[in-house]
Amino acid sequence: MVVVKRLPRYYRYLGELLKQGVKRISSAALSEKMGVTASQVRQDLNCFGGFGQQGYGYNIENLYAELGAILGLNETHTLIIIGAGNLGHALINYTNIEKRGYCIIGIFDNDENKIGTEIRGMKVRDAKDLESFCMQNQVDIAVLTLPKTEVRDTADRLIESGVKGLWNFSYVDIPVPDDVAIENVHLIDSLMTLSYQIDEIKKESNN
Amino acid sequence: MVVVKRLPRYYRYLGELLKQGVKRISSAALSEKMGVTASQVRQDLNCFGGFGQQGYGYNIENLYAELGAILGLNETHTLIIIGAGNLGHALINYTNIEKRGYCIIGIFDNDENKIGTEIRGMKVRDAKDLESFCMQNQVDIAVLTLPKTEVRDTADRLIESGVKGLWNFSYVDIPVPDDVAIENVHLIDSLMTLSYQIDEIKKESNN
DNA sequence: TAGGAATTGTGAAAGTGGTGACAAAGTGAA
DNA sequence: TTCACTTTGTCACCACTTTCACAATTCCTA
Repeated sequence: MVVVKRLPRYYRYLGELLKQGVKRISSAALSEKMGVTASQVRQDLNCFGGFGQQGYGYNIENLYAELGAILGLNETHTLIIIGAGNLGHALINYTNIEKRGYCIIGIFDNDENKIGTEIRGMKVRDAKDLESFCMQNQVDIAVLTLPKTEVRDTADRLIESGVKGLWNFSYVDIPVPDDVAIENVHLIDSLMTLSYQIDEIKKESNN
Repeated sequence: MVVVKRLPRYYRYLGELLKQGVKRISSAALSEKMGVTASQVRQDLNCFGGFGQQGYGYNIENLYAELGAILGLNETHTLIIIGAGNLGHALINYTNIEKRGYCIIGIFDNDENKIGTEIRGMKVRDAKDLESFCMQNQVDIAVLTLPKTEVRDTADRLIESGVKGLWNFSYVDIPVPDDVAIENVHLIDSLMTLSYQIDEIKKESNN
């Protein structure tokens, strides 16, 4: 469903309003802030329940909590990061992840030189121990920031060990069974889309 | 257009086939590899021209080149990175960017301790010099990996200086004029979508 | 308390995207 | 050269998304 992709953005804007002490907002006002139509705001929110009140609008605190619940931010999700390279490092230090209630509980690599070193107080573990770690700890999400040659294999091992979601930063597509969720972050794809857009704009202005 | 978002993926698969020495492929074979319908492959490719040949399929080398051209990979695009934090570091070391013909020509930060240090042989410049740098060099894309408090301001300065595209990794929406392209990489949004999916799957299996 | 103003939820219309089916065209083995 | 086979490009249909329009409801001032 397309709506789901938009929820985090609503959530973010509502969080900001809340911080500013705003108590209520109408679909029209919110839509203007976010650059979408009021109609879309109402319909999107209505997919998950009638959070608004006619003649009044939406109570921000309430709506924020509701969206948080829908996005599963009430329960803590545990993460492990596979691949302690640059990107892995960056994610570990990206504090927003923890602010939203996610909890990084392990970092793995198969490089002898990295195993045992500490990143932000966490020891890098040997990738060989993935399975045993997953048995002993409830792992919800595995973050894949490792070279593409190793991704398929590692993903299989993780799924086998009961991980329920893959956040894939490597540049391959990973086939997963129906009961495992996956989100791909293909940075290069995003960059190519950007350069396509730039060229389009350039062409238009030449006409 | 939705198709554009799919082009990089076609491009990637064709690149792999090319490497394997495959000369031609039918829409049916490609669609099976990629997990989409053959109909979609044909329609997508046909948006940009009739690259196929009836009874034969698509010549991979040719199609690869065509898609590359559409995505603007023939011309080199220059990038500068604003924000030499963890994420900036990770991107600078992410070699795929250069492999696709993008060229990182500058790194900026406003932290005294970072200015002057080297990352992969490149000196970190003072963010104060953004404007003068953009005047002296053709900068196509600015990569924003800096704290959100500074993003709006910096984006304005960059646009003013003639940068044509923003690749935004910070967690704010940036308003841009029509002649400037923008791609947002909101990592947390992606993570939230993932945890939503996980919860959905869990709910289903409980029924 | 009454009534005009505000604002939602919703059903229908318009717009976009995806799929199936097939004529038209080209391939390649005999 | 012929002809059965392959495969594209395309059009019509179906599904999904977005927008529009308005009745129904609630707010809030006087």
